[in-house]
Amino acid sequence: MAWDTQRTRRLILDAAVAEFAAQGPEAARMDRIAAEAGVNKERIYSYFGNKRQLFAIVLTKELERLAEAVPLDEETASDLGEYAGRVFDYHRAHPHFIRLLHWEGLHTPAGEPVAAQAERTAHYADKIAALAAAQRSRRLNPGIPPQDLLYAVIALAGWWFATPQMQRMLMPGLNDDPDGRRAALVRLVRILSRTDP
Amino acid sequence: MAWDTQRTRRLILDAAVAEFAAQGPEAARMDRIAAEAGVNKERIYSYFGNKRQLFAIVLTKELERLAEAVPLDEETASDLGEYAGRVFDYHRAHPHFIRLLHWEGLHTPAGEPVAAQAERTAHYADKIAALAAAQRSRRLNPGIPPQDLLYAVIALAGWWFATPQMQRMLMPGLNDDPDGRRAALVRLVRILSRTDP
DNA sequence: GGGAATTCCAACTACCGAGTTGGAGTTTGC
DNA sequence: GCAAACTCCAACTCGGTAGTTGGAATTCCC
Repeated sequence: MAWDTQRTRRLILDAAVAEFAAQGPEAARMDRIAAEAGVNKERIYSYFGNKRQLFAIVLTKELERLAEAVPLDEETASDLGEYAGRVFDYHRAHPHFIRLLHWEGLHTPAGEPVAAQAERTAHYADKIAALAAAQRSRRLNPGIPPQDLLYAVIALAGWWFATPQMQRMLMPGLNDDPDGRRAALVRLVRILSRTDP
Repeated sequence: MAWDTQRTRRLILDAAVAEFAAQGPEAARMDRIAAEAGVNKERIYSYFGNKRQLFAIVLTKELERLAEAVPLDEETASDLGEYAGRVFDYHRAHPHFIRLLHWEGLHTPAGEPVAAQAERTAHYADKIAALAAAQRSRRLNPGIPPQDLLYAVIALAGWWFATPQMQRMLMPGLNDDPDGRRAALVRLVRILSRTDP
């Protein structure tokens, strides 16, 4: 039978995303990734180097996916609440990403460079530019610097996923109500971004 | 010389807070904690049980400290922006806490109970009640459910500390400007909480 | 002062996990 | 068809780490 090395690579990466997101880069086990992917552990090392490198590759891939899935242009920027809702939806459908982002944040010492830093900086710059454009055409509250608006969207859309244990403590009545949380998020961001205060 | 077991316990806990916050519960090393505290490793096990238990104790202690340091009553609730600023100040002065909270969030499987859950739930309930009271007396925007307001404050005040690597990418121009970030936070929360929109 | 209880610690064990190796099977190019 | 190059894998090494132990030093209490 013919080799299918691309498939092997993909199997490893898929398993690695799940393992790293679930366990973090320290507690993740290369043996588990190999077993989950159904390949030999040595394949991981020959294809992707060591554990750190694999984590960086996994993170970069997930960043690309997010960037594709939730674009922000002047049009979408004019309803920022709904945009935040879509970011929330993405996290809900792909909970791996934001966990990886937080693992990175917690494990990266201050000042240390991170994976794909230049691309990510450019990516945020694009979003900020889109927000600024929407502000100039008065479809978005111009009273808040666009960086701060983007920060608010990212933080408000993401916090629940990073600290899920807070849900039960902060909202003890309802046990897990993602639709309600999404609606609240959209409302909050709409208040921040409405043009006429 | 007389034994001073209380001092030993405190030394261990202080070292453990620093080590767990910096490295996370997986990468934290009991040997490092012992060395940093200047005591024998065995002391940790006899006083605090195993690594997991020590982490839970550390987290609970830090939660108590935060609760004391940043109380929220009807009075402070009426300037919620400034309250958010003070939460930010606390994180800046004690960066350990929010890192521990995120380590907990990432390492706790969904539905699993967490340390001091009942106390924390009650604590949040108090804060929500204070916000609701300020809303009734019209010193705070009553158009947003108090849980959502509290969520927004926590998320907006905390996000930078959980993902510090994003600072350079989201705000590439200025290299580390905590005062500016604090001011932006206060502004965002004021917009959310102003009574007359 | 002496015996029980407690505190301390150097050295140890047992295990686990990242990374390696040597060789067997498979494909490709000619 | 054959050799070079590549792909696969079971089994291994080796360093590190959570947790333990046995005993020495110290304190307490009568």
